[in-house]
Amino acid sequence: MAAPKDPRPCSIADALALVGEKYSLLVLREVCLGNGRFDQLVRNIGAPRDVLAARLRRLVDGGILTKRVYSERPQRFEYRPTPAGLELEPLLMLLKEWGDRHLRADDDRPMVVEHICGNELVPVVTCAACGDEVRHEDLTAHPQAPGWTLSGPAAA
Amino acid sequence: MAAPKDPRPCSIADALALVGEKYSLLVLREVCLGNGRFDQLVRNIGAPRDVLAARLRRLVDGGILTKRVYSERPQRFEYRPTPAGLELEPLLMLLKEWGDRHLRADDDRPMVVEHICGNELVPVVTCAACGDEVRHEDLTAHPQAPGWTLSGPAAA
DNA sequence: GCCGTGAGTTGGAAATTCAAACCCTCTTCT
DNA sequence: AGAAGAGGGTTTGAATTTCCAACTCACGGC
Repeated sequence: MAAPKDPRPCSIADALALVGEKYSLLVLREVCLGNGRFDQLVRNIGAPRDVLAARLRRLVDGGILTKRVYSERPQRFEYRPTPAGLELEPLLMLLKEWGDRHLRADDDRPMVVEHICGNELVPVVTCAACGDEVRHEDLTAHPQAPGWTLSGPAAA
Repeated sequence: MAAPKDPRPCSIADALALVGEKYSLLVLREVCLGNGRFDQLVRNIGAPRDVLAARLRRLVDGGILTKRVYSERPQRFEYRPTPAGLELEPLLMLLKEWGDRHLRADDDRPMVVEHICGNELVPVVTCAACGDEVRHEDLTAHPQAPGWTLSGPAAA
């Protein structure tokens, strides 16, 4: 199909199509914290029950969450992150840290996360190859597929 | 008001309220690539023009983007990331890498990003204090505000 | 029996999204 | 001069989604 006027092929867009809908990442937050039951999710996230049900279905068959029975008779379920889901947790930590820094007063942090090293977690994105912190100026994008147009070294 | 049945106070939720709407992070992707003009954004993202206009307004007054004039007569504008916006770019890189890994075939990568160190960028989230990669098992959450309930060391 | 809990589903009103068309201000082509 | 873009949106109306409250179904406890 890929007709003219097709948006770019892009893994960021693909990832967002799966986890970028309203509430999806909050579901993941809760599930990573161990709060994987339907009513907990409703309460903690504040999402309408029907929307939440739809998100859970989507996340389960997107391979982010699994639904497991924690009680037969009465049958009760719990959602848990898959390995792929857990791999998104650092991204949540980053979002949290960004939010703490830009959207809140210094003394108003609803949650603090501790790293196993004993310090408060301050997540930083680094380059796996050289270990340096990743910063915008140090990146160069190389499109590999059609559909991409970069504004070359344009105006400063 | 914080009545009963209020969702948690949370920086992740706050951050998502600002950049978590549909298309917002794609706008940031484009703007970080230097494609900051309205029509470029429409084409590259594939968003309806009115929705895009709304997102741009929101991102501008959320302090993520600035709108600047790149030509008087005819008056033309361009959107660019603010420092706060640029700080979200590593997060986009992470999303991209996650998407490449989980949502695509190995040989189908629409874009590759090169780090200044000369290698392909593989972003990793590390702890600023100890430098180790951040993994779920190494984290402990400490709620600081009311509204939080953690399922203690619950069922394995 | 009657109430409560967990995990959803249903129904209808309200808010958003989508797509295409339209508008305005220039600039360029002929 | 007149016609035809380009760029940056706004308008309009229909198609989707969201929201919210109420309802269901299956137990378990009192």
